[in-house]
Amino acid sequence: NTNNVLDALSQGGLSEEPVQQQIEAAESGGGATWNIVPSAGKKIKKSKKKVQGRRKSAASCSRGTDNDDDEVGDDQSGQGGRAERQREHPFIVTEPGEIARGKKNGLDYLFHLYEQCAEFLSQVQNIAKERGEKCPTKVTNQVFRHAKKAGATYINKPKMRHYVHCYALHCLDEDISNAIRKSFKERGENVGAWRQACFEPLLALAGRQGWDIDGIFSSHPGLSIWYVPTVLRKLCHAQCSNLAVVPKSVSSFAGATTSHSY
Amino acid sequence: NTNNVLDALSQGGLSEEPVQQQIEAAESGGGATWNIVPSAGKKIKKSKKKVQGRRKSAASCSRGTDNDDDEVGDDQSGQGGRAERQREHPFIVTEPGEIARGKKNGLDYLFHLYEQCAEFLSQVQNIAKERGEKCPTKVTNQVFRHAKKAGATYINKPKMRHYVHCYALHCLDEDISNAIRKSFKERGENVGAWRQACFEPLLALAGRQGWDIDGIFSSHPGLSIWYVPTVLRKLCHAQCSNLAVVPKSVSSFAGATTSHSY
DNA sequence: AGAAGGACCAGTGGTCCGTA
DNA sequence: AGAAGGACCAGTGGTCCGTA
Repeated sequence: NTNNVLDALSQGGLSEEPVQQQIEAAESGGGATWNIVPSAGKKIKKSKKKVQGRRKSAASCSRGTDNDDDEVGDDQSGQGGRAERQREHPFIVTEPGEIARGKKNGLDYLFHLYEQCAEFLSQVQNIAKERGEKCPTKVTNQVFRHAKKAGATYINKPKMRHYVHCYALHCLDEDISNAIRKSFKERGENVGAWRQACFEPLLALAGRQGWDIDGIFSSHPGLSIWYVPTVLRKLCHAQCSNLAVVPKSVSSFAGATTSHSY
Repeated sequence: NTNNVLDALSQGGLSEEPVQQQIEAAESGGGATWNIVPSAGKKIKKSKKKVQGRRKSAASCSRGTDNDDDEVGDDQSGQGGRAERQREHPFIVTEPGEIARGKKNGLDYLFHLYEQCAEFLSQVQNIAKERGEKCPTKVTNQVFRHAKKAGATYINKPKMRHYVHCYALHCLDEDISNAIRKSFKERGENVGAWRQACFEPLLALAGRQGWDIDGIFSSHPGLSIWYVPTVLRKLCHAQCSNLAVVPKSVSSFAGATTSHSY
């Protein structure tokens, strides 16, 4: 029950941060412990956004065990008026199994976040089914909100979307993914460079499947819950059309979309 | 090519309204002709809403035949400054095969609109695939927009959503659907009463399938492209839970959600 | 400089309610 | 009164850019 509860809070203190049961549920059950927690807080948030309002009418129709579920948490707003949660430590390129040292997080931890999100989605789906509400099939805003309420404040949409294609490569060809991690670690590359490098083997893989990136995502159970990133979709389409049209945000690839290395 | 192009424009004039090729494509190919067109125009619209802007970047990546597709139409705004399209004639309860007379539309026509939407969705999907964009699986706002641009100005979201469950019953058990139409026509009931009556047999049907209304919709090809109406979902859940919680908008059913007639 | 994520924005699902 | 649908609204997908 309490084994790796502290995954999210191991190095770096902030132990007064309430640890939610929901995080335990979202933990996959492995044994690893990563260093995750950011530098000590010093900022005081002000807005506190009490929006979210408008409880759905007729919410009383479910009975028994499920009547709160979405209401967990509500804490992380200035408990003692002091420690406000800070940014996560930045990622560094680590090899499989390697724990990042210092104020850094490793890539095993990054991929672990995707699995936590899957578990949070599963919780949201269960709640929705109990209540007879529309049931999401993807990691939506609602899931991110649920994760946050459940205390997993280190999970957020921009981060997860940013690295989806890296996780995709990890799912679809772990050997290649691992090889790239090792090579980029050796070369001392930063996370951004590693992230960019994950596109190429994914594209090669997609090419072997008729460039059907949606099909590739939806066929893999761990991947099917993630939206296909726009950039990846565009790269696949550009490759398929053999046109060197590359969106601005991957312009470091520009001119190399046809057959050369990139 | 030109056989039932005028389905949408048969009785009621307004022949100066441009008939779009896209409508032809969206016609299912049957032979029936309904009376659809509203009373002659007299209102002048003012806003004209030229929004929609922001063409997606890198739109040039598709080649050949598809480069406009979303741009069709653009006409129906005060062509000669005169006839502005008016409301559709209201629906009346008709038996299968019966043509509504006077300034009315019949239920075969209503169901035909659902099939036109399916065809418009299919067109939107083809365009999206050609362009390598995200491909909708349901009748979304984008599809309604496409339908409107293609000249099918009589299709709109509130109307289609309003009668989805009636179409569902028509798809899932045409015999029962037809029987209700005949009976309600005989009794001289209005469309609202007929619409309400469509819930009950649908619920009975859902009960036989474990109240899995999402599963029922997604298993039927013509139905899977429609969102399950919120009211129907709530009714199924209430029945499943044997609780008499009925949303306000179907309160004419109130007190009858457990076992009695309704 | 490289990176994390709050917060914004255009377009969505949903449907109310002013209209005819 | 009964009904059609413009138009609004809360919450979405997507990601920029002020922040650290």
